Amino acid sequence: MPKRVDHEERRTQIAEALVRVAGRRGLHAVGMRDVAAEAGVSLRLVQYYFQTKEKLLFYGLQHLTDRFSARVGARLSAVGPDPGPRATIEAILLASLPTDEESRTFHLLYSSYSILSVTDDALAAQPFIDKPDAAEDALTGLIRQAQEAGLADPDADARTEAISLLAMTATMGTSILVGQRQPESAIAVLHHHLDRIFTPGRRHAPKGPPTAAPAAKARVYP
Amino acid sequence: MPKRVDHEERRTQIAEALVRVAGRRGLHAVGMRDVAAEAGVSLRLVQYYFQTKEKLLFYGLQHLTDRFSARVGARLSAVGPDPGPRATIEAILLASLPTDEESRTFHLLYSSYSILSVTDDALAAQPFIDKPDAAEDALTGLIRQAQEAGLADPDADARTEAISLLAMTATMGTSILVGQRQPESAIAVLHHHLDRIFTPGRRHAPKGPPTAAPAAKARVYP
DNA sequence: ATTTTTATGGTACGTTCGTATTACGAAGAA
DNA sequence: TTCTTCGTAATACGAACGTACCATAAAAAT
Repeated sequence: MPKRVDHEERRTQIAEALVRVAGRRGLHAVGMRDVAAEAGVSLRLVQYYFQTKEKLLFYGLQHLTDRFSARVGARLSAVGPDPGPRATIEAILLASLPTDEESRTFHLLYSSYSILSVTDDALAAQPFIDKPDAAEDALTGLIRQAQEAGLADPDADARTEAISLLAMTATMGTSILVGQRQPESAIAVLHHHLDRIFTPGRRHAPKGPPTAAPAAKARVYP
Repeated sequence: MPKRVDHEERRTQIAEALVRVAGRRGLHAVGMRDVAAEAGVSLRLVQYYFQTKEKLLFYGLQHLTDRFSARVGARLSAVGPDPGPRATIEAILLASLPTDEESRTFHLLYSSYSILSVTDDALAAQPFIDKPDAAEDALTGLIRQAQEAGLADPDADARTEAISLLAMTATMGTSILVGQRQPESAIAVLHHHLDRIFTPGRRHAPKGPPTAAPAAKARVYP
């Protein structure tokens, strides 16, 4: 037989073509022929490696989330070894904002899949619903950790704040996507809440004199 | 000629059929034939009143936002005459959560249109982007109003809080839609933030003793 | 060397979609 | 009345889509 090719590799190649063309024209507008052309293969090949369009879409979603997880991981290790809870959370949130081509594509397609899953049972059964739950748990743990270290307001409800941060990030990401908001504006809002949460409570009184209001960091809504 | 029918009325009837079928099967899945069947008219009629599918979709979006605005208005007058800023904001936010069939459909379709507008220029040009801006302005004004009346934290940044509340509501609405979160959970988070914002500041000292170190409302993380 | 797999190409089939065409009865206008 | 115009219907058309089918060269397996 010919070359004895690596199926998984080929599938990845095709899935990336799917992601590219879907990011450009919208998930609803991609056909198997588009994917084939983008990947530089014949339509038959796409059928060969994914028997059906549905399977292709599922695989594409999986690939998308995998890439995104890797990206967040890279951002995390980029902030230096053993970053504090706040830096970690900030890295996660900022990585989720559509600020460059890859994150823009991710945000667009993940949103598309989510909306699609509302009316598509097969997609809803796909295990990409637990990703948000995992993020929520992670942030909750980080906030609790900061509270125990005296770095965050001990009176804050960690889970509520985690939900809030993720929720704000998601919507503002969409706003950026549709051109309604600038990334800087979204970042300012997130910083505002991080500042609010990561303020040592009175019980753990840190060091500085409890005097005059320290200069407000940033925000400024244009 | 026959009956001399009201075109606007017919268009509304058809648009409502569109909204119903799109809410059931997803916006991407509706065809002109589906809309015609749902409205109980022939395909030709849908073509007659809307020449093209694009125009039908635009009209449907317009109708959707109009209905939603009316619904929010109804909720507002339902909370009694001259409600306070907080009650007003709460009514707006809670009306936006997909808790019944109508709000569920609205949330699903509005999200679908938004995502579509990212890759569809004609849809992006449609004036439904300013709706969120209007809501943001309204909430900002209400918070400022509450601050001046001594009902809200005077140190809070009204616009930032308005953006945050709307952003959280939107994402949590989607979470409810996909079955990831219960409405009660979303409402609890919103209440938490409303409680935080609508807390009379110390400057307007309501009643309690002016004791312990005033909470540094902010920033500069250590 | 022959036979069986495997990867790939080309193309045809059946369906569905948006749109266009044609037709016709009924109501105002002349 | 006659003519025009409006609302409604049925159906046809061309394109695009997902999928199925047939073919073939090349590497293993026998």
